[in-house]
Amino acid sequence: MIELYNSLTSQKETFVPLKEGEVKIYACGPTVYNYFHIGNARPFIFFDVVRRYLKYAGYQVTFIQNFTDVDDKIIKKAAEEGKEPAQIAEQYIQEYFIDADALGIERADSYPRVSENMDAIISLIQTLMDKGLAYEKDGNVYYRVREFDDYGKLSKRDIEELEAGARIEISEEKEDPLDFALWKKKKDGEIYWDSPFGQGRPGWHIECSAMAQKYLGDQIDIHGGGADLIFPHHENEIAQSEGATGKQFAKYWMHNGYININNEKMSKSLGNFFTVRDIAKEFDLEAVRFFVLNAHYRSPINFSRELVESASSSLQRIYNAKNHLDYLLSQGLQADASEETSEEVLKQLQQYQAQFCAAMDNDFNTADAIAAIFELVRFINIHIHESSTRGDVLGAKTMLDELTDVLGIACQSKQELLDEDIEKLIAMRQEARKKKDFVLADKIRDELKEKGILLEDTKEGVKWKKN
RNA sequence: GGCGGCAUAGCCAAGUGGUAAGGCAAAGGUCUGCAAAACCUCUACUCCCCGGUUCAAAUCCGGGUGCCGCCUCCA
Repeated sequence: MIELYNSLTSQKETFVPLKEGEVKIYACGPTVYNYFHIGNARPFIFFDVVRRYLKYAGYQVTFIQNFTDVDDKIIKKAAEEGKEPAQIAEQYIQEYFIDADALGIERADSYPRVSENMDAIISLIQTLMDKGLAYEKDGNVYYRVREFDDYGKLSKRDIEELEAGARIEISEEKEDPLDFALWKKKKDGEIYWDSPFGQGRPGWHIECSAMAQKYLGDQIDIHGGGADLIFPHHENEIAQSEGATGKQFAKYWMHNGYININNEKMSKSLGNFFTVRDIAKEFDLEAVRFFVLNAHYRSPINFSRELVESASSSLQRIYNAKNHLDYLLSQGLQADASEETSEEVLKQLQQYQAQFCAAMDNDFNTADAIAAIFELVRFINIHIHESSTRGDVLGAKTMLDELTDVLGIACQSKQELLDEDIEKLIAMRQEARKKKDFVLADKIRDELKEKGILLEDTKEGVKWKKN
């Protein structure tokens, strides 16, 4: 039984999908005008894990993430670089995949783009106008916020206080300062689309309502994104979608916390951000993934290079255990060993699996789930060795792979075939060691270390790993 | 001003009523030619402070202090 914290109700709830056995997830994706930063990466990583775990739990999951490819910032960037907005968008969509792949994020079932779904967007705006929830003024279309009774239910905001606080854009056209744009009239020289309300382009919020509906239907199970989207973006999505259909839009809303720099939110406007692309120059991005998952998704976390290094060391511990198991399997264990995992080992392995699942069931507590993996690692280090049966080693390997796969960590195969030269060097060093020529032996070891090959002399033989 | 969050060892971080997970780092030990890895031991009589409820609180309640976020484009 999975429990998750629903931002809509501000409490943990038992997860019950709209349709048994199936889960529909919509996650807000990036506006593609630049490389994405570590803060942006958090929801991508986290919702990837949500999806993986729900699959692991047996659900059939449909996961949709949009690309916002029509936007002020893209238009601005295009103008700066003398390119078409579509070129900019296409470029950064490709860059997105480079970073996302390196972070171990599985591909979504679909990546709808604003530019390719204009019909659905226009049609939804039309529906809202027909229902009296939207109005057109001089080529612009606005949402009539006061006509939607539930406005503010997600962000817990009172409509009157919103107006009082008011750093809201003043516009002569709007009937009410709270109203927000669904369609923006074309400006000179900017890209535009034809519509019944004139030439222009959609406002920011309408795309998610339209695309979620088109790709997943009127109602979805989980809608996710960063906490800074709660207001106004997600609040407005609810107004649009529920205003149009009269049905509850998303059953569960999940929002991740921020990534901070020195306890301050990392954001493009503050300029205190690290792009994932830059971090990739210094670290394997898998360490960033581990770093993100090492804390509960709703807690704010501070980012620093030191913390990624620490994550990298933690990850190495898991790899060491995996490499050890691979080594045992490559060495040919006891001749009479069966392929079956013994009952006592299986029982232990399943206990760690249960611990892992209990953690994940509890609002996707990845930090606790990682602890379960480390406890499994300790068990393996103690109880699985050269005198274990092949069945036990295989069983341990399968379980460790299974759990790490759910989180998408320690999944890279680092054991690649050695060059013949390197094999020769290792053999030479063994010879030297036999002759107790440790000077030569250590020299060879140092040489290999410089090439990124770390040697370990164990009772079981010489093992190596890539640094 | 309104709404919300956070404060646990040197660092990161779980735990939300039953007597402090896990990881990183450091120290000692076992093993090793030496390393590495691994294992063992050691690192919070205590969870920001002060009250209260309770047989029992890091966990609940009240009050402080500090930090942060949203209310505006933002993951």
